Amino acid sequence: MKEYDHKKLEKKWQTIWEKKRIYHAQNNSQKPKYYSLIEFPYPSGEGLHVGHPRPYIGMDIISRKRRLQGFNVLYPIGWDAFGLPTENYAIKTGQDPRMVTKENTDTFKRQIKSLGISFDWSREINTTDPEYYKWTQWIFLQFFKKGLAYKAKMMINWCSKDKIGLANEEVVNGCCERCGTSVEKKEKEQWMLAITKYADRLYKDLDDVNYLPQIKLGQRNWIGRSEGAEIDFKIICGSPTFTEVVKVFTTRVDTIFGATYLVLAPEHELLEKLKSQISNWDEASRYIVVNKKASDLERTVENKEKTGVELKSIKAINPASGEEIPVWIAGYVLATYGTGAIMAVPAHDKRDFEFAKKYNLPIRQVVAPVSRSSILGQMIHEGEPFRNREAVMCIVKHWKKNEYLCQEWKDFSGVRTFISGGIEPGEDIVTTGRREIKEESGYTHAKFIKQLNGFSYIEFYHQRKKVNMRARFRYLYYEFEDGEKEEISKVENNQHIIVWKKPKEIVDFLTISEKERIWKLFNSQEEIFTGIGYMVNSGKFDGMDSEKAKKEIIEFVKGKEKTTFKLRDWIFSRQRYWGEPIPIIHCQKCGMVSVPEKDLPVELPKVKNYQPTDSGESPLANIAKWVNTTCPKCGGKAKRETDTMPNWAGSSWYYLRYVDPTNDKVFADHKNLKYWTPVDWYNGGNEHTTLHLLYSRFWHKFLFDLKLVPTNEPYMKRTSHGMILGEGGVKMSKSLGNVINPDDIVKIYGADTLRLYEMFMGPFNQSVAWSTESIIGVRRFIEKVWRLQFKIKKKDNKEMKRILNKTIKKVSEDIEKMHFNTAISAMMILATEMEKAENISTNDYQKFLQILSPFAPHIVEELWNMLGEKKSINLSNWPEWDANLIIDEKIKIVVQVNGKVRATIFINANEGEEEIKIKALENQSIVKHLASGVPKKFIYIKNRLINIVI
RNA sequence: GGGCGAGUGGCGGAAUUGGCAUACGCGUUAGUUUUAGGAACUAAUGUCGCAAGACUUGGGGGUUCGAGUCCCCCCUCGCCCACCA
Repeated sequence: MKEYDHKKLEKKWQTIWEKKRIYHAQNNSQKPKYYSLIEFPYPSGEGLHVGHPRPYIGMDIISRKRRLQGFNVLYPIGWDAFGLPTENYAIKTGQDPRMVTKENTDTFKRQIKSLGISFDWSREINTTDPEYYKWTQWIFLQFFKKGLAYKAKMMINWCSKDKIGLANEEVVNGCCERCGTSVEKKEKEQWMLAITKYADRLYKDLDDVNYLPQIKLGQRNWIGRSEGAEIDFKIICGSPTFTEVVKVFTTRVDTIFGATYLVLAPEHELLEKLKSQISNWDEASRYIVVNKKASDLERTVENKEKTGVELKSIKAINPASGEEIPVWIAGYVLATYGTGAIMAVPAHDKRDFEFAKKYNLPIRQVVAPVSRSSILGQMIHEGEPFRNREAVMCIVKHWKKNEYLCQEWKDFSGVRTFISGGIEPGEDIVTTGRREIKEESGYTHAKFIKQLNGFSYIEFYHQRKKVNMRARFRYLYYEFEDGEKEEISKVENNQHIIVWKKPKEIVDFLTISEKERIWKLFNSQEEIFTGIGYMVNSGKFDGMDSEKAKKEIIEFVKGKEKTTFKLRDWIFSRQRYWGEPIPIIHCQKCGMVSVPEKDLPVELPKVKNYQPTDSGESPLANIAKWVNTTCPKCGGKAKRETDTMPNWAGSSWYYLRYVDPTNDKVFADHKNLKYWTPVDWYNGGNEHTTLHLLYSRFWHKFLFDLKLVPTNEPYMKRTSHGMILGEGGVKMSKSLGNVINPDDIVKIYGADTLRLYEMFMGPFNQSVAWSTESIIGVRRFIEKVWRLQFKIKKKDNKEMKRILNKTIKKVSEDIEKMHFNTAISAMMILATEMEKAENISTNDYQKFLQILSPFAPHIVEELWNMLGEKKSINLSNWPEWDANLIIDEKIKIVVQVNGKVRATIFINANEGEEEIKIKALENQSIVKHLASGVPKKFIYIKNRLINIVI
């Protein structure tokens, strides 16, 4: 009996696979193509830890399955090797980053190769290779030529420790993402990429790709598209000739009648022009200075109170109501979003509400909430018209006790309200309330105290009148003076009963959906309503649906529809050494000139010292020999750009280079691009699903517009994997000393065991804690599979065929959903069954090996070979399952009595419901449980259960 | 503060989407084997109970013949965003 020796066997097959080029993708194949992609790693100095291979193994399983399914598969890998950690290491040790990178990639490569992942290593790329970054530079120049790469002076986020400008997305809670130092503001010229030009397409084209929903959502939130309107507010002041206008962006034009003041961002450019008209300019300018100094961190501190200054002696005109409203400046309005100015609607916006409360500015409700069908328990009849009704709802206090009058309806059971009723023509609301109170409760001496602030609408179907009603309610407060009472009419008496409730009980008791808001209003805890509803206090728009009224209101105030984005242009320069030099030459005469294509790549020169300069320029600025050059246009003296590109650059297009990695004429041959792109399935980490994905979609769309790539989107499908955490669920890190090196696991248990374990430990898309203790389980499974070879006999085993086919189906489907853990569990069950069985047929065993092969390729190849197969199992096929063989002959049916399982019976596939019923009733255990009652109802769910209700 | 997601044995986790809760694996216990230890194999293993049986998916309510799964409220944890009008 041959022992399972993972060390010998894994090495042997890895060598053979490499020699036979089994995983090489063919550019000119008649087979359908499949392009599977993982995020190429950053080769850090720490080497691989067990978390790295998880996504590689996952996509390896997909890729191997596709090969067996007859696809020509491209599954490549490379190195995203530019970046800060290597540079910092170089600074510290005085080593050349090129050498550091070489050492690190060598280690990573050896480690990854030991896992038997079916990468096509002949297409390996490296972003730091001049032959690669030549094309990164070339693409940059295309952006430059189209005006999408430009230089702009701007306040940047500056990290004083790393001496580097940071993109907004690299600032986490006001601190540098890498080192945690608090971020400062610094003015600097920066290269920018105009990603905002593509914002709308980046947003809308998400409809056409198959990304996980949360990934799409992340992209959408980051782009932050919102549809609204731009509206002009006139500014008036003492001087009659003065005509200035403030543009305001809002998504809620429908609330414009409630705009009771206007706010400008402290940086708003109009302030310069208004300066002379503002009587308290001193105070205002002081506020502006203080606000400018405050870092982003200070401006966003939690619970920070909003501050602002009113600009005295000027006013704005609300274009809807014609009212004069005050103008303020306040830090809570951002200069960089929308127009840098807002119309404040404190009744319907939380921030405005807080501000208005603090500075005592008027609050006016203009949208009333609507609740449907809650009052009389009847669903409204869709599509039928509404009858409008004005109504009151009365909160009435007891004459002695601290209790309030409520009623419970008899004819619509379970409906509980305050006293309410419709206003008769000509009647004033106070009279209506008093009349309703008397009619419904009999009490006569109700004294009107006040009307609550606000309206709400209730829509319901009126059963007696057989019509949809829309009632607009006002809330009135009364107190009884005494308990004097009249007889109530029979009709009323039949409809409801009167109940007194204590304040604490009210909200629980009532069934109307606006109850909480009403009760808060009554207790004068003002509530703001930010939803949509029906308009009130809005002139001719009163009663309209606020969502539907938007268009008309924009017209009415002569505004225009406008879409804005949160997305900002991408700050593209870094003042560092270890990145792609930006291929631009600055000439005194000609300005900024592209490096001619023939001179690409602009290679990084060797330097003695990698330290950034104190002025914030990149270390490249110190190398006069490299910096000083001649202008390609006029031949005069010129200087090279010394900024380099960010990490994101090389990874924005790398998947295109795999298609044709050695081409020195173009970044990739168009024929190859046409065959291979788009990427069919891209899996990567959650941390890259917004930025990297967005940036690379942007580059791809740009290249598509230049007709350089054949598709509009780079990736058809995107999924993400969860992290592998250290034992105990904490992050694996060198400092915690809990890093597991895959080398050790491969040595002790073998690559197949490691692969299986990483896929078995938990759901692929969730983080899981590593547990070395648990690995033994999958190792036992593999050894079981090894032992099975000694049970092979010629004889067929019918029952085995059924289980096998079920497993093939399960594994096939689970792989597509990345449910690798349950696929493995199904194969474990199959292996146990096979071991229990008297014999296994060669054919069944081979099919098992085929479905196991993507998970544990080495052992399976060995067993396949031992069965006498001459060709690799990789060149065989993915087995189909036979649907007929999966059907059970005897079906187990659960018999329940009142929902509790009392017995199980077996039926044949062809038995009907009646026969099953009889069988169930004959069962001894069931007979016993039926003794206490008579069967009232039978519920039969096909092939599953029967429930007898007694 | 907002958005998204999660909460199931001692542990990692299953549950064809409303139909036998706890598959599979680890661990634990017993047995076989072994000089011993380990490994391997076999069996048992949610809780209470001698048992029949009862109870059990963070807590509370609801819908249903039937709820881990659907609805409402609350608690806890994780991730992302954070004054975006």
